[in-house]
Amino acid sequence: MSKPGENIYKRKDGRWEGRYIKNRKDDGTIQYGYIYQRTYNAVKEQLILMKSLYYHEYHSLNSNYTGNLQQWGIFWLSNVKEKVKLSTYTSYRNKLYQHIFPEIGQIQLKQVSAQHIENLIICLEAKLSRSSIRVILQVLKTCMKEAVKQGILFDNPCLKVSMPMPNSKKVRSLTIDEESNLQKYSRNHPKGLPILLALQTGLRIGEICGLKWEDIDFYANVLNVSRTIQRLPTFEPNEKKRTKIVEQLPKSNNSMRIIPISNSIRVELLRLKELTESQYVFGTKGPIEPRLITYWFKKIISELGIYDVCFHSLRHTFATRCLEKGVTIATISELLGHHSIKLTLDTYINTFLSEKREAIKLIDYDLRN
DNA sequence: TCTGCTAACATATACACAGG
DNA sequence: CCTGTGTATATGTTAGCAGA
Repeated sequence: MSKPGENIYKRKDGRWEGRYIKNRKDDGTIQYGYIYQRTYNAVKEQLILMKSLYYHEYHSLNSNYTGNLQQWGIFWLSNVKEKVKLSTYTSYRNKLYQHIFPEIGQIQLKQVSAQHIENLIICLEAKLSRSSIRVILQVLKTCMKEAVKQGILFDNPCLKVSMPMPNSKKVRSLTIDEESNLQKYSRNHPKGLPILLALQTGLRIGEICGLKWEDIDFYANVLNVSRTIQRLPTFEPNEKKRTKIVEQLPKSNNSMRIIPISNSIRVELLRLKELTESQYVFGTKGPIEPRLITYWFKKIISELGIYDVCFHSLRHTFATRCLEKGVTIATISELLGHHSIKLTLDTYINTFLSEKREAIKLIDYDLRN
């Protein structure tokens, strides 16, 4: 009955509660007004009334904004830049300039309607996957939410539009055979060490690139994950284009972690250390680019005849092997640097279980025949 | 007041094409 | 063989709702 964004809720006592924005404090936070009725529809009706009642008062604050969506979006971006990581900012910027501004950027901010957004979705569906469209809409939603907070808009039209459901496909793990082939091959390949490292530690590609010798403790045989490398487009629109290698803290605070290394990896690392002068484990002057690791990975993979895997699959493979060997989920989660085991379970373990289920089905079939 | 769950928010990796 | 650019999509964390 009640939909998200409506601010109508069923209460424990059986009544329906509706909220409307009565006022805003100086810092922009909302002060709600409340109404109660016996039925959902009664609340909905009265809510429209209350909203229109308070509309003028609080709109007079900022109703003089006359910019279009694009102008607002650019302003919002410049604010958001301070608050998020560079990779996030560039991703937001790309979505706005690439998909949102060309379609609806010229519409007056205050005129943007749910219908406009629905049209945008239809337009995007022709070229993008649903999960990408979701991300784009999310950015738009957040952007317009800020306009609401600042009192320019009364409500956020994005909330009236239902998001397309995601259709993401899962990354698969390597099978045991594939993995052992890859291990053997990588051991004898000059560019194979990052692959071995990923298989044995579950590190992300950016974390491998960021490794410095000072992060490895050869006495305790542990490795300290404390930075990541990415290449990001750092230019602003209309500026001269330039991408840059960016060194940052890992994906999240939880990603800062200490991981034990096996003896075979230790030996390989020590051997490499003798040969290089760089402070980075991989890469000659600065850190190696993630893409270069991918490049070699793809090459090796195709020589071995392994298909539909990407470098990140090694992380999945690591998790799967740990699970098969009886490592607890909590430990796996910690090694991967996850904040909670939920993600570990959803992203990495479920695929394993479904593979297992398939295997059992096969066995079952064999027995019956 | 607690808690499990999902959607929203945030940040990473993947992949394609061009060129030195 | 490696680097630049451009863009799509997967992974990871947190906020907040609904149910108890």
